[in-house]
Amino acid sequence: MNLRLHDRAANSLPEACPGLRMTPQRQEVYRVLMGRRDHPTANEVHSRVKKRLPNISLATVYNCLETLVDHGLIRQVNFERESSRYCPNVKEHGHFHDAASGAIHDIEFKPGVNLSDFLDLPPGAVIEDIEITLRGKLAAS
Amino acid sequence: MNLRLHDRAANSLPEACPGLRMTPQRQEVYRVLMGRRDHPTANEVHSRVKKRLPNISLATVYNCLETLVDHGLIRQVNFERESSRYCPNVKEHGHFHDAASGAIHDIEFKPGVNLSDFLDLPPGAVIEDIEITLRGKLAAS
DNA sequence: TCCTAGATTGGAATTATTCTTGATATTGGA
DNA sequence: TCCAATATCAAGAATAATTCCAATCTAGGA
Repeated sequence: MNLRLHDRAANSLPEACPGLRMTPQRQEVYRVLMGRRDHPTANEVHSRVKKRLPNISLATVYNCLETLVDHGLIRQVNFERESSRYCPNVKEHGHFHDAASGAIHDIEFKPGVNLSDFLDLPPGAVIEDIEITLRGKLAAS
Repeated sequence: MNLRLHDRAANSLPEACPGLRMTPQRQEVYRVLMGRRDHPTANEVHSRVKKRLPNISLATVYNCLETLVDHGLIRQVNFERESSRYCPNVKEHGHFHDAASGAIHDIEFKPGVNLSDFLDLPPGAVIEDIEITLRGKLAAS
């Protein structure tokens, strides 16, 4: 159960973020993501948020998610051509997509490893963003 | 210029593939991908293929690409939510997306490295597919 | 040659996402 | 406090990539 991947508590508000007005909608979208870290789609976020904000529109959920992503409070995650998913774990990490259950697990980098240790990067490449996605199965051990 | 990433020649036909009828359309789609390894979208493939097969439809290009992917002759590559791109390099590899030029470079794994050397995989995970995408800039050295 | 399975086509349908527009809310300053 | 400027929200329309569908077409085997 990786419900606590870093130290913000599940019901905490995001720390003040310059230039970001923390509206009830954004707050609730964020709260919902922190409360259940299962990489929901915008649609799923919309359903969950509606429990507290019944009038919120899907467009607003998209807006909130985009704003939170732009401010670095959450991450947008894409698998193949599926709907985007959203993840409140902003630490650099990858994802493991369990083909059997459909579940998505965050994958941490081992401490101290460097990208160039295992990849032949083009000379002079300055990496700004990494996306690592693994697909497979969890052996029933 | 990474025009030759593995040993199939740019104008070669794919080796016989069980259960795959090599129609002119599939052949030409494949040839076009081998001829210019720049990760084109389905649309771009369509434009290029039309030079030799002017009546080919975009739907057929999608069909051919899907079939070739299913038979392991090419790979489908996704960046964010952009259109899928296609790549005839079927060796396990990652991609570097140069933000400045938009160009996509294949990234090879260093020999002998193992996924679990740098990632904290869930116990019992059997990996079937890896997708590594880096975004960044090439420093003008 | 004829038959059949699979392939191709063009257009319609789908679907996630973005855009547009008008209404509403919030902020900072007078 | 009140106002104006600005940001946000909502609803539905619009977009764009991709898939689906139904009607031919084609190649290869009997």
